[in-house]
Amino acid sequence: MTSRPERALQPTSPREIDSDPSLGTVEGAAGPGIAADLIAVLVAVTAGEPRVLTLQDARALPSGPFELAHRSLQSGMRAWVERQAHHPLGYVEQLYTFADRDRSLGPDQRVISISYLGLTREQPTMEGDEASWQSWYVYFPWEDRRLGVPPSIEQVLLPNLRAFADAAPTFALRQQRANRIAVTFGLEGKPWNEELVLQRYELLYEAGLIPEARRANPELGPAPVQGRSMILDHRRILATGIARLRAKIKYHPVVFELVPDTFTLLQLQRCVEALAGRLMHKQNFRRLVTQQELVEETGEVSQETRGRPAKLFRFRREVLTERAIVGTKLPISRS
Amino acid sequence: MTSRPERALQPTSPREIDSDPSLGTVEGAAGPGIAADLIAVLVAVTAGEPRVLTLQDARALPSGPFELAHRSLQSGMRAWVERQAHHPLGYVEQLYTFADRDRSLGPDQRVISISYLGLTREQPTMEGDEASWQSWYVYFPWEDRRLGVPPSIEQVLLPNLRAFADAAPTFALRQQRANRIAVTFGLEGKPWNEELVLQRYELLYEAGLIPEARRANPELGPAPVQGRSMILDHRRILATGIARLRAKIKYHPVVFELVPDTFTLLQLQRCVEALAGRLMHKQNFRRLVTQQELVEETGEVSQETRGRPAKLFRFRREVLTERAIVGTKLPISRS
DNA sequence: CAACTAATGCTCAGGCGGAGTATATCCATG
DNA sequence: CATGGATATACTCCGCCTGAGCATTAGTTG
Repeated sequence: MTSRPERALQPTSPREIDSDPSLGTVEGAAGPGIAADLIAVLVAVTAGEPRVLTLQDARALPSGPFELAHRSLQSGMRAWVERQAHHPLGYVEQLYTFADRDRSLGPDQRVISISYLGLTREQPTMEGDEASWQSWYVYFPWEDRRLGVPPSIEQVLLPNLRAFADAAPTFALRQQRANRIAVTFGLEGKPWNEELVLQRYELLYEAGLIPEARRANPELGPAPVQGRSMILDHRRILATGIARLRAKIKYHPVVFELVPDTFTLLQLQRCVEALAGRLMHKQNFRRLVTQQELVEETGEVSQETRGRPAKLFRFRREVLTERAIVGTKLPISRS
Repeated sequence: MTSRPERALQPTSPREIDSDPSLGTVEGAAGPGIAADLIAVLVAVTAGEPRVLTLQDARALPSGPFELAHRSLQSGMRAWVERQAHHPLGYVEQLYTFADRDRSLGPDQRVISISYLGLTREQPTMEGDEASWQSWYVYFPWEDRRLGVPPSIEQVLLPNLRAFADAAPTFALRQQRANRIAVTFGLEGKPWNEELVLQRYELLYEAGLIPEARRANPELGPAPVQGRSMILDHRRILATGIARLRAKIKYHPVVFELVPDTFTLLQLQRCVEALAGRLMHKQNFRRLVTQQELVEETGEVSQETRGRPAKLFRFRREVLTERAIVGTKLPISRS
């Protein structure tokens, strides 16, 4: 780490995290102990791009200390994120908790980080606000396949990854690495799996191809791979959030938290495509949405300029209660 | 809460949790602050029953403080659970983190609880050990449908739940509750969904039908619903673990962590059935397992007594690397 | 040997998902 | 006003997966 980043969701109470271990991390706390940090991956989809709320020149996720006053972790999260985003959170889900030693403030201080995924609609950030919304593909360019496979994958990523695989000391390890590359990046006839965001990030990390992995070894020089990095492990947390969201939209109707109250089916499709980083088959997408009875017509039509006007739909909130998630893969006997 | 439970995975360092807030919760810690607790849902399948490791007369899950010495949460977990279970953990997964105020030790003390799911094979517990393995259906009798719908559901659960629904003040709320009961318990033609373990528990909790919900109101008398309860919210955590595992086995080959190294397909099936609480179609189960190439023959046959001898199989560990999880539900276009 | 139990092999029908064709309805433009 | 471009919407087709059941094999037990 080079800078001394200040992380705070509430700009009124920033605190430094990688210096001066004697600084209290919880109000009123003194001496050694454990502090808890809440980190938010706040997602919106605007103009066909999936975007995340960032701070510190787009290099940090919003985060803030968990305080004794908070009723629960989730309510603490909701409270300060809603204040920050100037908008209620539609959906909040816990991502992961970690307390790795390299995040600690000192030998007798430890930070536990609890990360959350939140869905909302983008609100304009304030003038002079250090918060800004960024396309998440700024951080993971290789995850966007809507316009086809990005050229940088073949030109930059794969050569570097292959070199990493070939650099393994034993044949078995070389095989293993090559196979892992093929699986995570969908090579050798294997399908691309858009959910493997974290696995791809970790592979690039282990291969030393991204800046985060080179912080400990500055002599390695600049990382060869595109994509903006973030402080600490925030990009890793973002990867976790993207992966979770990409999995979630397949079996739970959370997309509707990200589109306006009324929308056309194409708008909805573009939103899903933005999240998944892949294009859908239009006719089948509508079939899926309609025959699952996820939406109902409003009776209005869109005022778009080109083409046949599209009907406007709204989400049928009832589906949230009238049935649970579907989907089983076990050959359960009904008799 | 009635007793003053001692929770500790390592019997050498128990600590009291609902009394004397001045007690330090982290070694070396003093004064107000935050402490972290690790709670384990440790699962094995023995003799066709899914079992969990418990302490304190089977009323608590193993738990212990997160210590500064631990490298990470997960490694802390692994270390002390393996010591407790006298067996390496095959698979560990984080479940959930919470810090609700009603778990706090006092106004200026807060406990963050991080729960984990671990899979292993049952080892005999030590003589005089307070640890014991219990069938998880002891705590959730309504979750076992292998022998058909348990009679207690129709005889006890549903009448009480219907009374709860009818007691709602408004018509809309009555409808909503009745619908929720139907969805979670698979009534009115809706299918039983074995993954809704937590939702069912929470419904029973809200309906005031289980002891945990009545602790605050002792005048309500004994809870009418079967199933052993646990201290604090341990039964809730167990429900979370069961739900997660029931979902996981459908798309990730974790069952193999719970069966011996070599097994017959029926043994494997019985293990899955134990977890899911439902019976499988035998032929289709084999088809699923074999055509996914999850197993390979050992060449041996089982020495069981009755019926045609069954071939023994072993898990093909390669599948973990040779392909990732499958399954998509988005109409992704391949062109 | 007959009966029983369990393993294993195979078929069949319905449904769903991927893909493509066809038609409808708007706008812009000549 | 006709036409072409663009988009929305409807429908069809086919292969695969899945639930379900029948049939056969290979052991043990009485």
